[in-house]
Amino acid sequence: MTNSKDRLRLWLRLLKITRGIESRLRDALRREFDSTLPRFDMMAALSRHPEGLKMSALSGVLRVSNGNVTGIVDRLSAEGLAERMPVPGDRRAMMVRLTTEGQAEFARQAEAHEGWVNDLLGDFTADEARTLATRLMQLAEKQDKKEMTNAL
Amino acid sequence: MTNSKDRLRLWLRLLKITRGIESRLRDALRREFDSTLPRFDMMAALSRHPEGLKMSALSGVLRVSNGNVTGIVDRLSAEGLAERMPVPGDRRAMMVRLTTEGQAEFARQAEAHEGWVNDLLGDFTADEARTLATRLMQLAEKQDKKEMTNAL
DNA sequence: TTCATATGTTTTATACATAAAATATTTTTG
DNA sequence: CAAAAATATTTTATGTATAAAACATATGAA
Repeated sequence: MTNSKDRLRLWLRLLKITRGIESRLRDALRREFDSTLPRFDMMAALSRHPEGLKMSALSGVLRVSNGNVTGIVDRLSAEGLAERMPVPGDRRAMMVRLTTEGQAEFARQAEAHEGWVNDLLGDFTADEARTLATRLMQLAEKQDKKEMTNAL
Repeated sequence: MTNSKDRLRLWLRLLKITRGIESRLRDALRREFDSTLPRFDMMAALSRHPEGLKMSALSGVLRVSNGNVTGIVDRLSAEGLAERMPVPGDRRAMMVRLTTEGQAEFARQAEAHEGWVNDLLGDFTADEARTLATRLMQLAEKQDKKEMTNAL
């Protein structure tokens, strides 16, 4: 009972902190690059897979719905930052990858993004950041394990 | 440089954890109460102000745009959970408050919500939760202070 | 008073976000 | 092989989200 209140308070703080940081990052992306966080996330995922990703794989990596991926890819493509390529041997599927221009644009944005995050989390020492990141990873793993159990 | 990578990693983990928890809470709200997180958040804010809040105050408390508040209040009202009341002496403004039914419904949802959060963060001891919550509050305060400075 | 300005809310346009239905293609199976 | 099932994507309907414009009302100063 008391315990659950402590965890609830922790959750509300986590939410407040991450929403605050997200909102500043969103504003910065918009201001500096006329872009958005979902687009940045997608370009980050694509930049980690230069050969491209299928729409469904992209949906899995980003953990967003298929329909959502369709729209974001549409908009990135309209701006020449990404492109759909047919998949040889499967006419249902589409491979998405960054264009050369998209790669260059993402490199610029990623550098700025790292700087913004460094500023926003500057209150943490590098050591503290590592410790906390490790602790959060443990939590994430426990959650994923629980997920699997529930799925049975 | 190295430091910024550590803070970036911490940020990505924070984001992953909170998005994961948010998504489970959203699923549970939908499944158990056919509702959403924004609606729950708004009802929580209103339940803390039984006398009601003006639309603009609600927008400030929830940190979402005016237009967004309009839509969520519309939907809660359509279901009889909230209602708009005129503000005596200012015909521009509207006071929003939970109906009696809304209060009862929120009480049910809040209890379930606390249990879900307790489960999802069960990996933290109550002690650890308190310590981390305190640390995060410090960070939030530093951020708010920086915000004010930038606003000058 | 009256007009400029400020305040409070809604509307509009656009971008995510989901779930579920629709479409197209492949694979499996009887 | 043909029908059924599975897979990959898009479309549709709905609900957030923002910024900016529109609207209504209040308040201030000349």
